[in-house]
Amino acid sequence: MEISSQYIASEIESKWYQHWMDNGYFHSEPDERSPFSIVIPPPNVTGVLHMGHMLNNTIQDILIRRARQKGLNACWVPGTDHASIATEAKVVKMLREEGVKKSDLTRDEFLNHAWGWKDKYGGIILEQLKKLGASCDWERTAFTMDDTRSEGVIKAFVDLYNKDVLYRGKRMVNWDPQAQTVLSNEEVLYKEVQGNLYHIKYMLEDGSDFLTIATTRPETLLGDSAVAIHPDDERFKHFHGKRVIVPIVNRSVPIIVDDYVDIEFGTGALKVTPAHDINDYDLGKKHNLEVIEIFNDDGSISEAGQFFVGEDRFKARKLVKAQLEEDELLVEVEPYRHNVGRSERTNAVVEPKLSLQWYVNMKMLVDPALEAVESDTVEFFPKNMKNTYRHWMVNIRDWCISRQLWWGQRVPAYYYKDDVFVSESPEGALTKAQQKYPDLKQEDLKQDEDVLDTWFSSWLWPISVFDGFNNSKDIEYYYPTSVLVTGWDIIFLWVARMIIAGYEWKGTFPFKQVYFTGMVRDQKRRKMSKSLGNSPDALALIEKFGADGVRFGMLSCSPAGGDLLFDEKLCEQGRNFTNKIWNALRLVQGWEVESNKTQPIENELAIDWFTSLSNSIIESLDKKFEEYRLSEALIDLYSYVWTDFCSWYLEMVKPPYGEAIDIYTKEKTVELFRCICTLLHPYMPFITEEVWSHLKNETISTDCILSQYPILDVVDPQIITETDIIKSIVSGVRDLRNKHQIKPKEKLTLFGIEDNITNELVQDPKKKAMLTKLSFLDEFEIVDSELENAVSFIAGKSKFFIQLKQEINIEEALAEKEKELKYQEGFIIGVQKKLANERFVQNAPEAVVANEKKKLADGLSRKKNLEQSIEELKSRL
RNA sequence: GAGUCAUUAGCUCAGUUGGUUUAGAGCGCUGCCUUGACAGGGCAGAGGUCACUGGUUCGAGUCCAGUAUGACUCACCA
Repeated sequence: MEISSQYIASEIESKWYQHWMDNGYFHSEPDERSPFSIVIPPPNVTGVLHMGHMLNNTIQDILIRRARQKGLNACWVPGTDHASIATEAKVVKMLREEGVKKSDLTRDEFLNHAWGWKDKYGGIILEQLKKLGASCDWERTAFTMDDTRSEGVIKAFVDLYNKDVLYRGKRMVNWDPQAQTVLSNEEVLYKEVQGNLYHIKYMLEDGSDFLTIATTRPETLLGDSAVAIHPDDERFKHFHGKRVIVPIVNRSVPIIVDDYVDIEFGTGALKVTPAHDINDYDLGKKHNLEVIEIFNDDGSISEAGQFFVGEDRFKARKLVKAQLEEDELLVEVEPYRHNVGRSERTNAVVEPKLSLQWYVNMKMLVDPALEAVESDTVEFFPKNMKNTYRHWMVNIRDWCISRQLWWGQRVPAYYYKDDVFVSESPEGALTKAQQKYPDLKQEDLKQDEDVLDTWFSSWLWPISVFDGFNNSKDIEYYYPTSVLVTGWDIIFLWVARMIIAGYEWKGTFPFKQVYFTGMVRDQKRRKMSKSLGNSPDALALIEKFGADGVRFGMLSCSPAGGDLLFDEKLCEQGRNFTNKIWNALRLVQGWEVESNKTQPIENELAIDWFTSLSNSIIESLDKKFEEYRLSEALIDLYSYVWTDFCSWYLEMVKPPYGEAIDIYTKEKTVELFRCICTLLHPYMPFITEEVWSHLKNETISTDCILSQYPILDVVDPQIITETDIIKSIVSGVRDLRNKHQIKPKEKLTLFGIEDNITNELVQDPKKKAMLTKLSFLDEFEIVDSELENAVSFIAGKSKFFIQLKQEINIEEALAEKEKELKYQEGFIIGVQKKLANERFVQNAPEAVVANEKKKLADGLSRKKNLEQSIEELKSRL
């Protein structure tokens, strides 16, 4: 045999990817066809391919490849985002390892290093996507910080500022002391941890008594400016209007009363640190309290803290505790579970901090975006994500978009004294400024030091990748895009904001549909993550099972929105599937054609049956794709190819060993096989392209990737049902062979008790020939009653049997028949009950009633057949 | 605290406006099969009172209510 009996994916996959690239199949330009466009959710430029990416991008590739085969102008735009915090952290770390401190560099010098890093490592993930088979239009690769995208970001900022949607304000923010930047609420992840509740004595100013407060963060007492109690708390009534001394710093602060305090919690008394807690900040504002900022930007104690200056906050906590013990003010340390927020990017514990930042007034923008989803103008799959979306949109908060970093688009705001001038360029800002201060020079204006949040770039992505802020030809053609494929975990961070931006700048939605993928989890249902180390190496998987195998594995078990419990076994199943297809090819290719051989009649039936079946598969695939039931569609294809094509069809038409095949069957089989390749190509592009290349002939000029998706032809349900009957008889014969140790290839005679089905079988030469071939019979005969020493089975409603040379175990056979009889009797009773119900017969649709009648008739026929068998067996006891 | 979703075979899941031979698939399991496309294989088989309790209906895995268990999201948490 020339070709290997095992399919080796690695040898074949790179060959075809190169071939597709060389032919420019992935590239799209606007033309007269209808567009089908997808923008990739841009992975972090720092990222490497993980399971989530594989799932997400496989799905996009499936949709794009299918659209391409359907004759649409398919365009899948790839790219990466600049991930300001993550990238800056990586670059800072790299520099530190080289002995360079960020603080020793100018902004420009630092950015040079960062771009250098990006050029060197930033394309890794895109290269990995190619291994997966992603048919992205690489000529369109975009980056959120390249010139076109940056221009859009700046334009959007200026536009919003001019519309009064932006403002700058001092607010309590989530501060990442490691990255030394602000984070938006969405970038903070809360996790319950075991901490302590410290009970601390605060002495009254006159020393006569004390209040005990409870806190999880004793170190913040350095910044306390009050103690709060509930106005109705009887225990503390005598403290109203008094003052206490804050331990360690010995500051006298008021006891305030406020019903914010929960009497039940802790000791009922609360220390108030307005600079370092969001609720305390509100209390402070309400009661006019002093705001003492005791932390530096890196989380160490500032001069204002007076004690432990320069110590890190966690070290300070220990030091404060020790001091309190020494001062005998620590009453108790109670173990306590509570939530602690950490930075999504650096994992540092987030510090609430007062800070001046830029905000987007989201309430001014949300209305059209909320309406679009409510009305299904933008459709969500699965639908219930609408609820989540609505909840967030209705309760939307302002979006903090400035970040204290260098890697990103610098805020285009220019300051002179207390004035701010916002413009796309420094010159523009100067012109504006000069209207107020005519003598102002460029160097008098100072640009904002901060950059914009990466999501402020990403939310423009569907517009900016098509250069949409310049009314390009591309945006006219490709926008709105067809579908967005992403994880539900970024519905707020990204999806919602893109819809908002779409309406704001393009007057319409950015994508017609959103398909939310599930989360990839491990066998223990844990989310796959780097820190847990439970994520398999994506490229190693591709190495092991082939990209097609991995794509199959990811997709075969991933309903929209549902979790996917990843198991390598699924990829193995995928690889085995490629092997099965490969061997089907070997079989078909190995058939010698004898051009003057006539076609066996059963092959005509086989071809008609499989053609009709193929059409019904095409129909159901279309429907499943419409509903984004991609996993189900794949399972259907799997059993269509493996069971229907390989196990049944090929066995039906296969010539006996050593014999040649007729030309008509061979050509038709090759044609059907090519159709399989086309249908399966979106899921498993490499094997199908390879097989297609072997099945090609002079009349076929295209590659599988561009092969036209088959158009639905008429389905003949009758031929499918009738073939199913033959198949069930064949299985029945095989079962009898199994049970009675008759060799699969020992010829035998099959008898059928006369009825309309068996008569049909014996009279229709095609059916009879097919049954004879598949069951390995030498004859099929009709009789009117069972013969001596026979074993039987029932298929459909009819009874079949074979005669045995050897004696059978009658008791065993009897037990089996009786069990089956019992089942049938139960079945009949159920149907009879239904039919006996007058209201059913009157109310149910005619077809349903008719079907019940047929069920009953078939059931009764089976029962009769079984009873006869039992009687016959008993007579032999 | 508010909300969303789930509960079907040993495991992972389908089951599409309530009716399609008293529930399907894959994996796993059991038995048999090896010169023949494929052991990364073939054939066959066993395995489920559809979480529980009520209700609506001629008819419920499917619709409604309640209960239990689990998962997730948002908010709060000194």
